[in-house]
Amino acid sequence: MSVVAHKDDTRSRLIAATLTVVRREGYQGTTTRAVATEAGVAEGTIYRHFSNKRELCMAAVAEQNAPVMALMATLPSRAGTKTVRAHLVDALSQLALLREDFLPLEIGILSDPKEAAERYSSESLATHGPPVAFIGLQSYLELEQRLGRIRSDVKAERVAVVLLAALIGYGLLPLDPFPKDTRQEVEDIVEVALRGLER
Amino acid sequence: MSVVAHKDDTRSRLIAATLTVVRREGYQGTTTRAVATEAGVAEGTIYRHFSNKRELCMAAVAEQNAPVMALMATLPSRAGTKTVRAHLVDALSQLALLREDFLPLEIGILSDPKEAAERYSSESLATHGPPVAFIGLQSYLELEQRLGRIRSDVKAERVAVVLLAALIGYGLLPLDPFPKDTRQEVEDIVEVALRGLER
Amino acid sequence: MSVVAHKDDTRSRLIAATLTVVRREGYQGTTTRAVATEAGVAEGTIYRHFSNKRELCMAAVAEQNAPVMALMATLPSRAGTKTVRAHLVDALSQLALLREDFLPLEIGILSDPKEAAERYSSESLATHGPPVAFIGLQSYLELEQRLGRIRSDVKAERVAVVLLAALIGYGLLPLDPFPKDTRQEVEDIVEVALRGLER
Amino acid sequence: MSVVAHKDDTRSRLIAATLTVVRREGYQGTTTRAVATEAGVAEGTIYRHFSNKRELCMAAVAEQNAPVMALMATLPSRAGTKTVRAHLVDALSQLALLREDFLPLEIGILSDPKEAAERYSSESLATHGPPVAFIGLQSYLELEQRLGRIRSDVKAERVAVVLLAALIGYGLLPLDPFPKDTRQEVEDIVEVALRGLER
DNA sequence: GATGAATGAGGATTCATTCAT
DNA sequence: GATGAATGAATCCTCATTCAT
Repeated sequence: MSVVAHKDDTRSRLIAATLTVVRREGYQGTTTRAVATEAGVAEGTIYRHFSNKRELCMAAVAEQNAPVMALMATLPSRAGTKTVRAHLVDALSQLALLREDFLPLEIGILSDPKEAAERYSSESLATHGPPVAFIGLQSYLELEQRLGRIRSDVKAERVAVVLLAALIGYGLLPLDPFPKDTRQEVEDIVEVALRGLER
Repeated sequence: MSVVAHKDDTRSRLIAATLTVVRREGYQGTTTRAVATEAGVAEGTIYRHFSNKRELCMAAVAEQNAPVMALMATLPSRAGTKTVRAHLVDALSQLALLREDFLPLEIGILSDPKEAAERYSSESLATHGPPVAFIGLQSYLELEQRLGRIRSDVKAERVAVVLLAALIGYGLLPLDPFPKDTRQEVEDIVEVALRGLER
Repeated sequence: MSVVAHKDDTRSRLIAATLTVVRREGYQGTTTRAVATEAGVAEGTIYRHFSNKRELCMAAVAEQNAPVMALMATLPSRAGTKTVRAHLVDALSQLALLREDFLPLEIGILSDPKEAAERYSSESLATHGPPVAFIGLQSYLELEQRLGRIRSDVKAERVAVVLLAALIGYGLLPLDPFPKDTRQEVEDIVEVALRGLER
Repeated sequence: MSVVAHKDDTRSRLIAATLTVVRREGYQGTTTRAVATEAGVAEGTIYRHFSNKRELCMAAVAEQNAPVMALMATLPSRAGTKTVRAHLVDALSQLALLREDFLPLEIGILSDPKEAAERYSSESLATHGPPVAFIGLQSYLELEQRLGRIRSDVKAERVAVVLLAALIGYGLLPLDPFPKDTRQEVEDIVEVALRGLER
């Protein structure tokens, strides 16, 4: 029976608490006090593990992103199997789930233009969501192009950006007349991207 | 010639100042003090023209949106002329310009879940950006479908959402490796949406 | 048909508006804006008639007090008629009615110790409520003492103060278990003051 | 010996500072800044101990009231001893001392009609000044009535209210010609209440 | 006299961060 | 490592008062 919790226990609890509070209150509505209360620790304890609120939130995002990003990284390896449509729907669906946690935080950070400028610096390319997803998607599409399963006269890079942009943009369009159904949303994006509008 | 500005003058200066400050500092970073200073008026003056900071910012967005929204409303009337591609590139380019002012505010507001829930209530559907743009785009696409200039086996509504989502999502992807070039960005979106990936 | 209202019309309306707003919002809750709105004039107009908010309120109190004070001034002339009890009940009832308008304002002014110190300066003794009421009451009691209708071995001055204090103090005791009934309240005060507790 | 005070110490200092400032400036004139300065702490510190200015002031009053209220609660147990006059003079004298701290706050709170309505809700009956004093006084008078030391043909409840009202009302009658002498004031009230005016 | 836009000092309250224990 | 009281700058907003028209 250990009296003292594992070293990372407090840190984990803080990250979990951060995600809970951000989901509930939004990034701006998230106070260090609320996070500490939710985690069941003192406010000062946060600063034992993170240098400031920003770092705490960044860590929370990274934590949340990790598993899906790992999945995105393996996407290229599945090129040539099943159908392109199936893979895209699958990948975007995963990312859409992530978006719910990711977007409020990302938005909170990006709403400060100075932060936005520093965001996605090259060093963090490997850990943060969109860049990793972007690279996985781009590589996958390039491979499918080489396999001749999709058109080659468009740059995979461009397509990957458009797909991700559409997915993220959806999260900012909480319009009444629009479907809240994530499945529908992803299928719409893939349908448009695959088939195009031209006859 | 008076030293003190006319009422409408002060209001206009406040709106202009708001846009300047929001662009520079983001919504959360925008303080009433900064807006007042930028406008060259006393802080209290803001509250003679707007009931609070939120209303001030809403008004600033609406002001900025108005001309482009008016343009979007006439888009359907241009169905059948020129090319679909030209019209889409044109419309999205206009909206992309708007996005610079619109997004920081939208983001600031949406980062509060309570605000987000109230956003785009039916009464404001007619005045706020995305909904108006959406309706214009949807109507335009439907008309082009009837004219047989684009495929009819996809719902125009879905396509319109995807286009707007992609445009807005781009604004949230200020990734270093990605093009900041708005023209390129819009062309990418239109290219993907028109041609599709399938061979 | 006069296009321009009487000179005092605005002033009267301001005083009436002040009483209305003070009754509704309390003294601290009374803003010059609310008074101006209630009176149907511009805010700046207040300062054409009163040098500041304090003077406006003072004038409102005086206005309200006037008729009852006039009545109190004639109280001594009624000594010897009817019963002492009847006169006291009558006088205190009138003052109790006044209290509802008088107390919120008086309280608002007295809640600033510096104001309280200046209040009831000798020069205003003739116009303000309590002093006038006090003198009327004291004179009345002295006359009744001379007429032998009440005990003479207590100073009329002291009794007058006690009666007024009890009346005013009641207004500050909005306790649930206590009677809100003004008639009951006045009768209680008079009963205690007339009969005393001793057997 | 630490530079930083203990928790209870800070709280006590805040309450003491509040009483000082309220006495000097009145309730409305009391600013959180002034209290913090007087207490020698930062303004934000107030909010670690009290949820808002109102609660701070309520706590200050309660603190101040406590000892006298405890005394009032034991008044009934002294029925039958000494003289009724002595007990009443004693009790009212104590309450008069309290009034200096109690009245400015009570006044400040009551001058907002909404606050006034909520004041003395049943839950606070046991802790706030007037109600506790009232019950003590009423019980005492009832016991003395049963002991036959004062008249029984008046309701003790009514007499208690009149006594308290007179005491509180006195505090609102800072008239120049009236005695500031608390002893005199209390004796006047008791004299009138005990002996009555009737011959 | 009347207007009402403008003023600007000041208010209560919040909250990320520090640091002595 | 953990605590949590203390900090104090900063925020949005109020409102009595002024003054050019």
